[in-house]
Amino acid sequence: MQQNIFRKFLEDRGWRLTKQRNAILQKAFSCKGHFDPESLYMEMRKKGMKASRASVYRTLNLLCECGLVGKVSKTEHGTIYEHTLGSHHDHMVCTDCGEIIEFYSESLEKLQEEICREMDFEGKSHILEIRGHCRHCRMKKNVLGGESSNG
Amino acid sequence: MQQNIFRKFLEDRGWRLTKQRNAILQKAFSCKGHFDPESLYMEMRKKGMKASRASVYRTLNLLCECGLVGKVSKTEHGTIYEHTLGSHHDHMVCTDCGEIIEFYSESLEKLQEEICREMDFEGKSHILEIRGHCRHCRMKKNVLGGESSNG
DNA sequence: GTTGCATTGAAATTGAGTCTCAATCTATTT
DNA sequence: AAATAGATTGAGACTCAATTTCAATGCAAC
Ligand SMILES: [Mn+2]
Ligand SMILES: [Mn+2]
Ligand SMILES: [Zn+2]
Ligand SMILES: [Zn+2]
Repeated sequence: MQQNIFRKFLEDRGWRLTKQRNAILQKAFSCKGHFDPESLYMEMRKKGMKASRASVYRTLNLLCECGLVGKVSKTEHGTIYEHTLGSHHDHMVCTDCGEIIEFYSESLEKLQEEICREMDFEGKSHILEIRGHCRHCRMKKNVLGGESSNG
Repeated sequence: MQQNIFRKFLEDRGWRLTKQRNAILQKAFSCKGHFDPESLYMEMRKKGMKASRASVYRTLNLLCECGLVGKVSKTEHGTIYEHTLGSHHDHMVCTDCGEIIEFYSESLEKLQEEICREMDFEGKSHILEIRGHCRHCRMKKNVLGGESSNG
């Protein structure tokens, strides 16, 4: 349970799992996929869970440090997070519509481990973001562009 | 030659390769490895190459669009760039000392292409950042920590 | 209940990056 | 050569995510 992990992490530093920290933790883990600090904050206000913007940022940083939450990517509009209990995965980002597609490849993970061994680097985690165009946007472009039947 | 590529890119849009744009291009390509806009700007001032901060940012964006320059990663202190003539590669980042180690794996590239095919995603580029500890920092830690022979 | 930290939130601050806009440059047309 | 039109520039204003400040509060230990 993420609550105990977080509590342990805090207690190891002589800190406490406060009402606000717990609320932020719960909210973060209630998000289905990805989230950003600002909307987390706004949704918490709406539901009456009180925590300041500062506490949201502070707590998300703590959650990152203890590994319960990870940064997906930094966009022009801020950092995207996700909780990391459950399976690791990587991301494809459509540069047309912004859609984020998750994927996981065992071979890719294995290959990276092998590369780290070869390079004598102790890999702890990684962020892989493949940028390009999703099927949806490609089809839309074809319709608008009126593609011809030969290459 | 990067100058001609950039000129062509600009002319296709009815734009010009100005003194400032050229200076920024030259400066970017004179950097051995990675660089950030602010230090590029400061170094240009020191060497008497005049270009405003705004122009540096504007031009770096153009260079990204035409593919001569790429974003390596977004840190807390801004975006890191590198020029991309020469070979593509990925990065290992030591979270202890910040060292950035470059590597390239043909199998890794091929595997990603395959994954994109499977997912019906048109991959255009990717950013892979493996985070962990470099050999140097691991050795330093062992000396300081005085590791014992039993777990 | 007093001491000592940890914690909080409102507000101020920071800082990367963008935008504005008047002045300037440059190619093209008269 | 002068006029025109659009691109370009730079100083500084602006945006906005994120951090920091600091006085007030909470909480555990003594
Ligand atoms: Mn995800
Ligand atoms: Mn590099
Ligand atoms: Zn798309
Ligand atoms: Zn290191």
